[in-house]
Amino acid sequence: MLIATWNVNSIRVRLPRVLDWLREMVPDALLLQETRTPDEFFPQRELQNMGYQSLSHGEKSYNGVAILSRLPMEVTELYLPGAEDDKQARYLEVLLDGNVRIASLYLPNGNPSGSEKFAYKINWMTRLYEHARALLQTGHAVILGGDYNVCPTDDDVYAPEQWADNALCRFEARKAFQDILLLGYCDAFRVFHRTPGEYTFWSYQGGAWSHNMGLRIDHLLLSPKAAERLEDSGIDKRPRGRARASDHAPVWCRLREIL
DNA sequence: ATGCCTTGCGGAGCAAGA
Repeated sequence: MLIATWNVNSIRVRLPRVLDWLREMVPDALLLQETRTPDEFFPQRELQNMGYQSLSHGEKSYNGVAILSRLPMEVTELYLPGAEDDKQARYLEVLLDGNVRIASLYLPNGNPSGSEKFAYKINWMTRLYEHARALLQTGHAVILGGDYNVCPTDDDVYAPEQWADNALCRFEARKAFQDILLLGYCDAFRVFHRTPGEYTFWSYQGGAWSHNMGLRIDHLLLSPKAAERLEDSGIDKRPRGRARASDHAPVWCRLREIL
């Protein structure tokens, strides 16, 4: 079972790139972030023609998440639990093929550090921690994938000293990320790749891509039941080098089928 | 030292991203 996550930075602009990638990799499920499109304009039909059912939780202009799947899925959560008043489209969770809980999440950026936005980010991470803990009790394998807007360590940043005070690298954000790992979740990419300098995002500005000045902020976190089935993982950098690319690259993991 | 791109909105520049 191949599962991937990709911040596409507008699904309407990126649709040809997404269709290309579905053709190449044929993932069983693809988690999308920053679709930046209301549900009624989500390109459901084009994806259906490729054999993918899609569920979108979008909003106008900003945010927006979606899940594409070749396997049957049913919605389990449309919002991250823990705040009735938070209506930003940043979370969507499904039960995939009757046995895997999968969430597509777009964690708040939080810049500038110390601002109201930063407080919202940390609060969101606290809610994610609580929900991640609750999901462990469901008995399902759980995959929490998406744009976490967190560089877990300095190995995940091209210039750690420059980024030390950025909301993506601040202690409070890293601590909240580590707390989720301490529940028993694993960072699927780091199981197979230990070297620094592996990134999932490169700014459009200043030749960041050509100089590999990037950040590793897109992650697939696996519960123990999912992690015991983990066979391989990776970052597919090819789409970042193509015309009209997203500034993020897809991250994927492969799980053994249940025996 | 964020604003050297990109996108959305809306019909010119500004907000937001990370």
